[in-house]
Amino acid sequence: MSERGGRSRHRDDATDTEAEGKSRAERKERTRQRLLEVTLRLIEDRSLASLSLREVAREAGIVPTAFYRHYASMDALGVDLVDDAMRPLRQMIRDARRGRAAHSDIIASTVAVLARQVRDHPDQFRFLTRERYGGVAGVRRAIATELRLFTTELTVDLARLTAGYDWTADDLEMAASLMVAAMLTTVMDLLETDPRRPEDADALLDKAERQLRLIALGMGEWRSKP
Amino acid sequence: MSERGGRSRHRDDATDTEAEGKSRAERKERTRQRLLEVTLRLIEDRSLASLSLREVAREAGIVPTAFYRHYASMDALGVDLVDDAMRPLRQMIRDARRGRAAHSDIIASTVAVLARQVRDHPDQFRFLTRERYGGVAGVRRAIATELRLFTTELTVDLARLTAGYDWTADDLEMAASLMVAAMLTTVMDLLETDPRRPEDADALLDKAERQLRLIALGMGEWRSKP
DNA sequence: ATTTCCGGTGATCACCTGTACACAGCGCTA
DNA sequence: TAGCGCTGTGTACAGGTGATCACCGGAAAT
Repeated sequence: MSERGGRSRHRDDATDTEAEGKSRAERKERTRQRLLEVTLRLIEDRSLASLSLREVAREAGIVPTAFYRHYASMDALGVDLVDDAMRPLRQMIRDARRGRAAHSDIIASTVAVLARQVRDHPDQFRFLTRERYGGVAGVRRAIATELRLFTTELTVDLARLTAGYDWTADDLEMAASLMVAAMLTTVMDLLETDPRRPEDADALLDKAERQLRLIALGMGEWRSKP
Repeated sequence: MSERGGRSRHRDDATDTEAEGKSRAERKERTRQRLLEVTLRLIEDRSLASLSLREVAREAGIVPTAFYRHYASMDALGVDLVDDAMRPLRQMIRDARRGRAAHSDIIASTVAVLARQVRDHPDQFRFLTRERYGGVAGVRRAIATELRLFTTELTVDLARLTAGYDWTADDLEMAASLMVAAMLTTVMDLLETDPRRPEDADALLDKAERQLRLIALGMGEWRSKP
């Protein structure tokens, strides 16, 4: 282990090739991003709770004390991490549904979008699923809130699709959350597949699609009792 | 905080009223149980990873070194905890289904059994759901294995119920795992309800029942494509 | 041009961690 | 009855932890 930054003021990274960051605000934002990124990388196979402030600071190339210039604690960083991960995802899924609302197969396209997102940012999803129930209270609450937003959006979509079949709001929410549960389980299972065996992931995605279709089929027969 | 067992050889508990445990094997088993029980209590609102060997030993009334007489590490204890929690549960659910196989409402009785089990042993379920994805690799694998057993049993049940409708084995598994996913989500949500508001729990259970019925409804319309 | 601000430094605090070691005392077995 | 085995003890060590401190130096504000 070489001493990192023992004497030099800044990290000498490959990224420091030219632009060292001009304004102070930019610099700060840069290290903040570095903290988030490093944290995400470090918890690839551990929980956030088992990660120490010092470890994150060390890996980000700053001294432990400097961490406090950005977050009051690791928990605060965790909360920040939650919406950094959720915001782009929600946007994506929303686009996938809106963009093809008229299109034939909403189910297939939604599953596809989610699959790509999981494949491209596995560490973010790992973080979310891992801390969803296992994390500290603050992080857990942040994730729960985001997921509720998610379910709500889906409920609205379903309301549009079932217009005229007098579904109860409660039943709509029931169906929506079943779908979300199925997708979340798929995500968690996806993350545990061996990346060298893409056929496993494909099988999971196929299963997810069939599950959503099964639910849709059930919805066709469902009658809300008021 | 009073010093626990500073001088006395054994803990002076209410349980030590008479039977102090006779054989040596019994004694050992007793402290082992105490370790498990204490661990379960301590992780009520933290992850297993954030729990230290010393803390568990301290709370169990033994010195840190003595811990090693029972487990090589906290992880090993975690794995032990998994099947201590799963074994009785699996038995219960199996009974609930077998016992009433002919009975009208399998769904209602299964949900009821699960609800009671969760209410009676919340800490075990908290442990399972929390470590299912958040825990160490060993514990995670142990839980995954147990859940797969669970899904397999349900698949067999479904096969019996759908006999004559030529369901693919794959589709049966798909439906079974959707049901399991729904139930697991319910369990996790149940654990986060405020115990002082039992109506919230009731609402969740009602939702779970409707979700299972929705799936059953879908299964009635489903046709496997071979 | 001077002062203020602020992200980062390095030393230090008291504490907690896992594990190693030698040893004690009881129960089981030879 | 003698003695080995095994659970539990007490002490110790080397290292990691979160938090606080006074301080530095360059960018920003005046």
